[in-house]
Amino acid sequence: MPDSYCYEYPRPAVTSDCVIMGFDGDELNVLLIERKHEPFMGKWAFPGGFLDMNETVEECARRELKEETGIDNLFMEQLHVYSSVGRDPRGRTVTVAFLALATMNDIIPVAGDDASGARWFRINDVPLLAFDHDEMLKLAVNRLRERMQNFRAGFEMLGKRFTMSQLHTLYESVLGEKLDRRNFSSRMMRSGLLVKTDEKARDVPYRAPVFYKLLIDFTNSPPNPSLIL
Amino acid sequence: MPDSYCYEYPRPAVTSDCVIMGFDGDELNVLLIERKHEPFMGKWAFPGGFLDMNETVEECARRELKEETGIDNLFMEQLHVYSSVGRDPRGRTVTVAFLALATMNDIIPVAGDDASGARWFRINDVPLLAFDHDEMLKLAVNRLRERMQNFRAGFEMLGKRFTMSQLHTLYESVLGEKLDRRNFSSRMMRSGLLVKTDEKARDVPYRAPVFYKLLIDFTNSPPNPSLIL
DNA sequence: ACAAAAGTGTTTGGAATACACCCATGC
DNA sequence: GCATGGGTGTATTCCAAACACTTTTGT
Repeated sequence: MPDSYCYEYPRPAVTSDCVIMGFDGDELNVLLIERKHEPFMGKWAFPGGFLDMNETVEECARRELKEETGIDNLFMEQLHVYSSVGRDPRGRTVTVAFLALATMNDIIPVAGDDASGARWFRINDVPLLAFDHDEMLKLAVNRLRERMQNFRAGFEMLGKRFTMSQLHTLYESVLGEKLDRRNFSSRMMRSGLLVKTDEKARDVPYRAPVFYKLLIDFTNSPPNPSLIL
Repeated sequence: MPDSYCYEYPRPAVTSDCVIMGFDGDELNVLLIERKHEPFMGKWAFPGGFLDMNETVEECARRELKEETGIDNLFMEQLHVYSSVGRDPRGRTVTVAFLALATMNDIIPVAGDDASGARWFRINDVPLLAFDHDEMLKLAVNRLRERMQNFRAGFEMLGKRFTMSQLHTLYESVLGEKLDRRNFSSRMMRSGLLVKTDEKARDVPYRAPVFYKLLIDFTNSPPNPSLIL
């Protein structure tokens, strides 16, 4: 037989999957790929793949992410481990799901070898997904909300520079509630994570908003998980 | 060769490890086992073991927990996945670490087959641990503190009934700061998670404190991780 | 001048903090 | 009756929520 890696006890396959979230200025979006092969051929799913023997699950997630989006530096954190016995029809698979935040404009979804398509979906337009990815998506959105409830997350979905109202719209959209514009702004500034730049938007048909930027850059997630904000 | 489970691609071994925390009325404690075999023979480590093919990582953690403590219902949540390439000298191993909270008195540490000892350590007396378990411990304590900062966790380390000052001592000990007794009490009650029982402590050489209990029981963790408080 | 969104400040209510006195029990 | 810890209430501070007017820019 062609199988060549043998062990005394059976072992599950290990994969890393990425829930990549973005914001189109209006709604939360998520990057999905269309599966080219069975199982779940034709279904949409989160990008992900098998762990190589010389990489951590984080490195695996980043590698897959790079392959599917062309980008290699994104905010990323462990979301949850999925290990139900029957979750992959091909056999026992343990999946470490990651939550990644991306600037949609920076990303050109590319369909890798295993995919017949790759694109952003508005969160409300996401079809039934392959495997247990529906559950993953729910958890990812919940986790993102949790993080954003402290007003200390989500910036990664905007560009390096952003206006206060872009940030405001993002928060209202993700948290699903109206937030007073003035209180939002002062609270954000009080957090100390943002600074005003001296640049303003141009060619807007009204008063030009100033750009803000993050004081610290989280595009590379903290190496030590205990350092997550 | 004796190896009998063969795969087309190499696979890491998968384990679940448990950081079991308890409270002795004075200090945070953690349950460790002493390794009977190499690697790290004689070193202390968290209980854990290899994933069976018919169980989830949660079930695996609960199984190990049962074997090492005799208990089978504890609050438990996923802590972090450790997957550094060289973290286990025996070969590539991916470990899902869990955080579990236990009532110390309910638990009799038992040294399983692989262990030459099992006992509680005060958090400040923990020796250098095997593998990357030192890092795991740090993260576990941080996570516990995070949870307790909302005054919505840690009850599982006391019994089914507990007095307000037991809870108070627990919080001061874990958070490492003085908390005003009166403010603590009213805040706890405001949380709505506790109720006074009509029972009082007996045989105390001073005014008998009343017992409180959790309104909801979290000894079995929520099946859906999104339901964690 | 007006439309459209940006920018900013003050008032107010509620929660957290600081703080002090009375109560029950065993000795 | 006193020592020990348990139980509770109030004044104050501070943060967050509610809220409205002025500014800039393009047409």
